[in-house]
This record gives sequence, structure tokens and C-alpha cells, in this order.
Amino acid sequence: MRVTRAQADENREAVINVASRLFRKHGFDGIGLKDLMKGAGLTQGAFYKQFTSKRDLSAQASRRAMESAFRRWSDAAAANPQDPLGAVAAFYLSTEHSAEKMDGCPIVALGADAARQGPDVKASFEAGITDYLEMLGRWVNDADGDEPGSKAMVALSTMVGAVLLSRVVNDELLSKRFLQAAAGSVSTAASAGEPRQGSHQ
Amino acid sequence: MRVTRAQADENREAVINVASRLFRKHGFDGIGLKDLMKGAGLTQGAFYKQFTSKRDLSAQASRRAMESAFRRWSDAAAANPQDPLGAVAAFYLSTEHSAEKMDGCPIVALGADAARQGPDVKASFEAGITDYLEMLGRWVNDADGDEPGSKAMVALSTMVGAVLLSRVVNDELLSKRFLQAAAGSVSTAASAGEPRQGSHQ
DNA sequence: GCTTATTGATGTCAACTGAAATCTAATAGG
DNA sequence: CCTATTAGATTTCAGTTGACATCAATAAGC
Repeated sequence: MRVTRAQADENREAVINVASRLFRKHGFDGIGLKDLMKGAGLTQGAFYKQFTSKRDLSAQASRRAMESAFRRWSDAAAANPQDPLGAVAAFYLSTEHSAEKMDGCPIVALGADAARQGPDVKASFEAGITDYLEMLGRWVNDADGDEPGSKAMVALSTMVGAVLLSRVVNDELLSKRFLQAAAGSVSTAASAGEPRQGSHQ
Repeated sequence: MRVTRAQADENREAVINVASRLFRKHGFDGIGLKDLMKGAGLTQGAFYKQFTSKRDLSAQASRRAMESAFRRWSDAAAANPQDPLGAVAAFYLSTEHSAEKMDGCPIVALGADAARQGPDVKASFEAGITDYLEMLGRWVNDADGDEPGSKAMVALSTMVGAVLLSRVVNDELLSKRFLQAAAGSVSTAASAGEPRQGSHQ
């Protein structure tokens, strides 16, 4: 049955939003169109009026996920203007963020999958990554002759790697240690060389 | 038709070896039993005499992959005893290693997938990760009151994250920058505080 | 001769994709 | 302003393919 144009747009957005979460939870290959559409309250048949293929949805959902993740960074930073980097690191490297695969950083949740996807999906990730880097670059002092953004890239790499490793491991203590170790390292990146006092929480 | 017991064991090893590579290339959900077995020169029917399930194979293949990766670390370190950390970092963060998904580090290639798997698969990864950490711990000076291995964890996180990010991105220059930035950071971890001379290759 | 690794066939189920049918919002004509 | 036609979003249905898993048959080792 037909639905208002606004409703159709809403449905489309809902599918993208749902997919951005379910892909993160199950992986691109771990969930099918049927369950994806059901998550948005629709049936599978409606899919191809809105998207050209599953890959198409993957790319759009990836972009949505990255945008959502970036917004969380912005919020965390805004909540603590005196130490935005510390705030973002504390959020990103929290056990809560590590535990919530479905709403957490898409790079961690889908990075390995994305590396196998086509350029469209990768482009979605790349856009989000450059946003991340630009934001980080405002906080780490990146002025010792390296390429622009070098320290921001290291900080992002460390954070992404730490959360990924914390998720792959069974041992919860080890998992937590990865996060804490990274938190200490990333925080020091703000004031280079300064030996710092830990933000032990 | 039956084969000798030694041959059967060989076949089993071959399946694990092939799976350890094909899983890294396609993901756990990205390749089926048929192609997995075909890669070892067998048919799908023979699978369940050797493994109880695909998950069983996933766990064994993960362990094999981690062992193989660890061996490459050892080799790289042994080839440069004066600077083993630099050698490992140079290998791990090379564009070649970043490009060879099939033979590269399983944490990068399957980390996101592994996080969704059961404890058996995670245990395989955890075993390899602790091996990594132990090895790194011998090279980074980890004596400033942090938990044991904190710097090793940071180094591993940075390396894993950098390769992952380098694979997710379309832009080859950006990809390379992630690797180089991480290489610089990890190398300085050996002598803390020392301003570093770049290992520019 | 008994055991057993392998094969090939088969079952069941779900995946992606598309077509037809349905039903209603949007729209044009009176 | 009301009504009839059209356009289009959704659903139901079907087709093709491939997944994982099982099993009888086979043939060679032990």
C-alpha cells in the first residue's frame, strides 16, 4: 500500500539507521535483508524501491554510523571544553563504549569488514576518519616537522586498536588494561614530552 | 576413498592452513565450507569427519593464523637483533604487510569478526595477543609505575589500529601516512623520552 | 576383514534479487 | 470543492543460489 512521500523518506531513514546499528553488531555478512527491513518495521520486498543493492545500503549505513559516532565525539568534547581530548579519550576508551558494539565506533565494529568492501563503503569510512583526524588535530600539537596530522593519526590508531583488542580478548582484566593503557598514552599526546599525571578513573 | 592416516592428518592441517588464509581474506562469514575444502583439494563432505562445525574450524584456523603471524614477528626481530622493535614495527607497518590481507596479521583482518565470535575463537586470538605482548614487553621499557606491559599494549594497539585504518581508507597517501605515523610513534617507545630519528624508508 | 577417510548426493534453510498485486497519496478535471 | 485517475510505496510471492549439515556408498589402509 502506498504511503505518503514524507513517510517513505522516514522509512528510508529508519532502514539506514537500523542498518547502521545491526551491521555493527552482526557484520555486513552477518545479517540479511529480511531482518534488516524487519528492524525498520518493513518487509524485505520494499528494499529495492529504496536501495539498489545491499552494498548500496552498506555504504549509506556506514556513512550514517560514522556521522553518529562523530557526533558523540563532538558532544564529549563540548561537555569538557578545558580538556576535549581527554574527554573524547575517556569516552572512547571506556569499558562502556567497548561493550556497546551496536552503537560504538564503526571503525572498530566494521573495520575488518570494510577493508573487504568496495570503494563506496570505504569512502564512507574515509569521510568519517578525516573528520576524526581534523578534530583530533586541533588538540594534539602537531608541530615537530612530521606530516600534518601525524600525531592525530597516532592517537586515532591507538584508540581504535585498543578498543578492538579489548573486544577480541576473553579476559576482562586484560581487556580493561588495553583501554587504560591507551587512555594514558593518548592523553599525554596533548602536551608532547610532558610526563603527565594519569587520568585514573 | 580412504587415505593413509598420515595423509588424513596432513589433509586436516591443510584445511586449517587454507582456512587461516581464506578467513583472513573473506571473513568468517564471507566464505563457505565448500570453497574452504576445495582450497585444500577436498570436497565439502569430508569436512565433518575432521571438524565438528565451522566454528570449530574458525577457532583452530584463528590459532594457526596467530601462530603464523607470531613467527613472522620472531623472524623480523631475529633479523635485526640490535633493534628488534624497530624491525618488527618496520615490517608490521610496511605497505606490503598492510596490503597482504590474506597473510597479514589476523587481528587486523579478523578482529572485528572475532569480536562477534564465541569464546573459543576469542581464546585463539587472546593466546596470540599475549605472545605479542610478551615479546614487545622485552623491548619497551615499561618501568614507570604503570601496570606491567602498559607500553607494550599501547604499541600493539597503535600498530593494529594503524594497519586497520590504512586498509579502510581509499586514499593511498592517507593510508601510507597512518603507517608512517605509527612507525615513528612505536619506535620512540623503545627509549622513552628520547627525541627520535626517523626510520624513513 | 574391519575400519575409516573421502566422496557425492541430499535436506533444510536463508540469502539476495526481482515481479506482480495491492492499496493509498497525490493530482488533475469537472 | 469533489471525484476519478494516476503514480508509487509496500507487500506478498517466487526464483535462484548458496550456506551448513548429514549420510549412505565407496575404496583403501590397517
